[in-house]
Amino acid sequence: MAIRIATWNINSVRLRIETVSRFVKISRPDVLCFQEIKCREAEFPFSSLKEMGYQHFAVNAQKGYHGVAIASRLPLDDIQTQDFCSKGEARHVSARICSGGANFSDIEIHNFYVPAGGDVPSVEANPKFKHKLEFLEEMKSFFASPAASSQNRVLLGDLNVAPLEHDVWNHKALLKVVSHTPEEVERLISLFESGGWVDPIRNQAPEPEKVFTWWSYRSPNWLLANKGRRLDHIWVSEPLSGAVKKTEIFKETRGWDRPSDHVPVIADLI
DNA sequence: ATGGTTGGGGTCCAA
Repeated sequence: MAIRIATWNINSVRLRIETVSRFVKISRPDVLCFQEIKCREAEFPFSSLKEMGYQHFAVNAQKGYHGVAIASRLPLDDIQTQDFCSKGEARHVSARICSGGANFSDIEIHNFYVPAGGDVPSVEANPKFKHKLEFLEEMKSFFASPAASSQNRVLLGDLNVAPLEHDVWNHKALLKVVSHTPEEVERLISLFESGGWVDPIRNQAPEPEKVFTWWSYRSPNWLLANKGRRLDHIWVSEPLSGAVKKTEIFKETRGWDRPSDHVPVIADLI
């Protein structure tokens, strides 16, 4: 049985629930992971998502800001949240997907919304940047246990870092722009390598191909100017690397009415 | 170097 997993920073799930429905009709992911739901759990659109075929949920919500959720056609269990950096912010939720797949048993999925980090790339001048770096370091520790890389795991979400040269529209111009600074990139790559993760998006579209998942609202003419960044990621653990058959950046949602500034990233596992 | 846009909650903060 194949399983399609998608991640999407939706930038208010209530405002864009019809946009979600439109995407689901086209792409029909089995597991749909959101970041920036921006609502309390009581306000989360469970019933709309149930109508779209999602009966199972793992939600870590807070009022107004951040917030992550997993909506799934397959049963979820062992739902957990971790308060990275102990700030009481809803930036992580994990669950085990009972997949019934042929090439893998259950999958542990970790959905992250990494802090954006503010505007100034200095830990002294900008506490948000410090928070972001510490958050990435805690993520590394979290996945550092010896058995971690032997599990069927997926780490996905808005990681708010574009690690590679061609993950941004202009590498040199963005070296001092938060999301692509050497300090962030170093920490994200350290997390990636120490956890034994695999990046199927980049395996399918190696450098120097440009791959973006986000286009700023502030940049007019997003499609022609194409000043994007790859901030959203789907990583899998080594045992799952052979199970990823295809990935996709679902770019077209960025051109829809009142879009999120992020687009869905999809991985198909068999 | 600057300003550009969006969303939530409430007349400003985060992205």
